[in-house]
Amino acid sequence: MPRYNPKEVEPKWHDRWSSANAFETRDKDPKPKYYVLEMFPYPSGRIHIGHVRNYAMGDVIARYKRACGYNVLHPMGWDAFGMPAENAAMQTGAHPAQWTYGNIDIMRGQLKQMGLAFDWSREFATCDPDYYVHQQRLFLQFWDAGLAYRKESLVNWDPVDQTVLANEQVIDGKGWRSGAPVERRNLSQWFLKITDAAEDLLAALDDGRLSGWPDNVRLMQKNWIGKSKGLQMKFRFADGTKAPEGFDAGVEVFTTRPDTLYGASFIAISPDHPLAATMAQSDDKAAQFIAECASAGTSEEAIEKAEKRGYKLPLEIAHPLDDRRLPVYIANFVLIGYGTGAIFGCPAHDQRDLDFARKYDLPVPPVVLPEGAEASSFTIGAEAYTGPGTLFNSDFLDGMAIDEAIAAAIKKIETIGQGEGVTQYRLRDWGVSRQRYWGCPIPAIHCDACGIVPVPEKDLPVKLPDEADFSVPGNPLDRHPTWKHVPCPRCGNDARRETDTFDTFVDSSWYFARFASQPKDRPVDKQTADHWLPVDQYIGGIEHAILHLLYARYFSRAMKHCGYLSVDEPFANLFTQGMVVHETYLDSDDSKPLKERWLLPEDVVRKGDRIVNAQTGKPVIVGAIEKMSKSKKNVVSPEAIAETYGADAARWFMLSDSPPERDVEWTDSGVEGAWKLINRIWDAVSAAPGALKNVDLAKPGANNDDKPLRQITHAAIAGVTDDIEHFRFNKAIARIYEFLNALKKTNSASAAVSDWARAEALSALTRLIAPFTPHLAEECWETLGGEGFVCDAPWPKADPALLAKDEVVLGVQVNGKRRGE
RNA sequence: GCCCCUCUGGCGGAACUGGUAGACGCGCUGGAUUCAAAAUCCAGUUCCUUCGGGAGUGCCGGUUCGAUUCCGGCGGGGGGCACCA
Repeated sequence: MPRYNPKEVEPKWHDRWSSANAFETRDKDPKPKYYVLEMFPYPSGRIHIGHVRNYAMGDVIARYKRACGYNVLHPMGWDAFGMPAENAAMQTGAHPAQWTYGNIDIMRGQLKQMGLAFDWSREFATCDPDYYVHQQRLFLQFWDAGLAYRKESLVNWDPVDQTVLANEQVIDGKGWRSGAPVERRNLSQWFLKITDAAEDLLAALDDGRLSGWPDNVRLMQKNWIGKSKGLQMKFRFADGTKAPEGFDAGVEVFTTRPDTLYGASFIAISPDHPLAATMAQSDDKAAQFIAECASAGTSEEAIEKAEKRGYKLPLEIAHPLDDRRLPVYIANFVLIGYGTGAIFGCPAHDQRDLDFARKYDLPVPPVVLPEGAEASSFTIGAEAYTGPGTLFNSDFLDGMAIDEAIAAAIKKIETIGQGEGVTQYRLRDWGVSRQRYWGCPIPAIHCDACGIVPVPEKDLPVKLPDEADFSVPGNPLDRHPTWKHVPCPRCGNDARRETDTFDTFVDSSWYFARFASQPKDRPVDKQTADHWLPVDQYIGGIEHAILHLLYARYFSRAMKHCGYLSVDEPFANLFTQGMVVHETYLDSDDSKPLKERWLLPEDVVRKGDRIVNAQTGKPVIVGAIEKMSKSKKNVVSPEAIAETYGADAARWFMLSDSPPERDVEWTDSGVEGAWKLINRIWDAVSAAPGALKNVDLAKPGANNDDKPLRQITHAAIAGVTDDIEHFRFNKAIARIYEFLNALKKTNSASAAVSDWARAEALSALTRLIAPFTPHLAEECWETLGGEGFVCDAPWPKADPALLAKDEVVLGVQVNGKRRGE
């Protein structure tokens, strides 16, 4: 029997699918819609095995839903703006566009080789002017609607990539791409008002709108948005203290523990607080202290080790509820980015405040008494008391529990007109300006006379200049000789273009809508976009739990606000798949620097128990099993796999064994197992050519001896269906193995099985494997004599009558122990 | 520090709402085929065992007729947030 030959079979079906436009989706179709989307790739050069896993999952869903009678939209495109293209330009001189589109061509070919059922007619790259012109339109609309604004503020500056980063893009105080410690700079930047949507973004996490999302992603977003309720109040300067200019009203403070107001012993403001700057103008020591704080690291360790430090200002604040006078400090542990950038210190019940108070010898009056403690003897030692208890030493709050006291304190402060109960969010507005060339230009013009003027609609798109100088760091748009010089659209005088481009996360915040509908003259056709949205199944990596997934949620709301869409939640169901990991190999020759010692999997060979360098024969150190990365060389190329075993084997293995949400370790024996299965299926099918032609499965044709095989067949159908529906691809695959094993046994053991039942089994098997190994399935379908493409064949249906088991084996338990069989 | 997830053979992992622990795959062992190997096929494979059985799902305890599953505590691994007032 000839072995299955994917090298011939796979291209054959690619051609046939392509010439039949098998996967092109029409908007108007009487069937119910189903939109399945995988996070589109950045065209970095080549497809890696993680992409294969991601797209194989989406493809299973797409092909399965199609077989179930849905009109499936399954598009693909390119998240094509970004730093790597510019870095390549700096290193090799190739223009970012050339580099990017070249990569896209390669990767498109690789994806096609995988046999993924994409509707390629909707493909676009976010760097296409045809795409980003609409992004500029959207931005102008947002601006008009007050959702976008420009302001000077303290931002995260990445000194390596020479650009600003959003808060979400700073990980452990380092740039998410460059890994460089982020500096803080005061710059004028564009922002999108994501904070306006904070409450709704938060509410939707719990009110059922995102019931199709994993709990952990919802939780991460909830923590990121970080809602807390508290009291925002003014602390006025005490008699005898002259309020600095502009601060007549005092210092505004936010607290979640207004119950501890009587425990206040000092006021502390952030080094970045405006009052600190004002005081520093006439106080060199204050200025010096602020400068020291600014230069301190923001890394995890730096913060952990940083000692609480303060600088005492010559100011005094009056306690609002009693006659105490509180000192005012600039303190290094107070953040400008949260609340009001100023706090009242309550050392008895906050560890940081306590550390600070001990250092500067400030009073530590306790106001919350733990249950069982004596008011007369309760004191605070080295640890603040943050637990439950009853208020004391607190006038009208005495005797209340904490919650009760919080409410009472807020009410009191509101009554005396010095503050109000407020809700605070950790979430900051989304800074979208990037000082880079390879991004979507922000359509604004700076005019000395008119201020910041939007680019008129008729002048869109603002296209990137083709020529740019990448030989030195910095923003090539800003130093371009002519590009930024334009007349002001309002007064006609000389003006300057905005030279910042959008954060690339803006590009990926609405691409799913553009896939659904791409009219020439506007971002989307509302009716068509509404038809397709929300995405029914979105699949991607957990690393986007906060970044992309939060931005896209906001963008949908903004687009809805401006009348482009009707949905606020773009992704009805989300699945976050695990990574593909692989062993790392380190050459034992330690004379070379570490980063040159990593070896590719293909450069090592197993010799018995040992692993050695294939070239030198020297032993190799087997390192940790990690996410595949170029730097550690623990990568395998999907092309090489497809070359050896075919795309189907790669797809099958990526989905077998490990649950899809978990990491999967790439092993050569795993792919070989997949290859073995493909041949076993092919053997079973090719032994029965024309099996579907000889019988009519639409009419009953089974005899009494067929029942065992039919029960196995229908159990497989029911099981695989249920497993796919629940994203349990590993189990679906296990069931297909069981089915095949049972089928083979039947073939050899019982000649009594009718052709009809055998055809039924083979037909079901072929259709069940079709979402996983589509080329093999088509080849089988053709061999069996099935009609048309198997990708157009309906999903098999399990007959409930055949699912009931005739016999049940009962375990006998005596006193909870199993006895007998 | 706070929050979340996770822990099952040599390995990846099954076990729906508590009811025969280890499906399926990998690996390994034995056999068939072969001049030989690869490939393929068949059988076995949680551990211990005096072959009667016994033990077993990170550890300790609890609830239950019965716990991988539920509860409490401890430990290992992973993740998110983090001087957030």
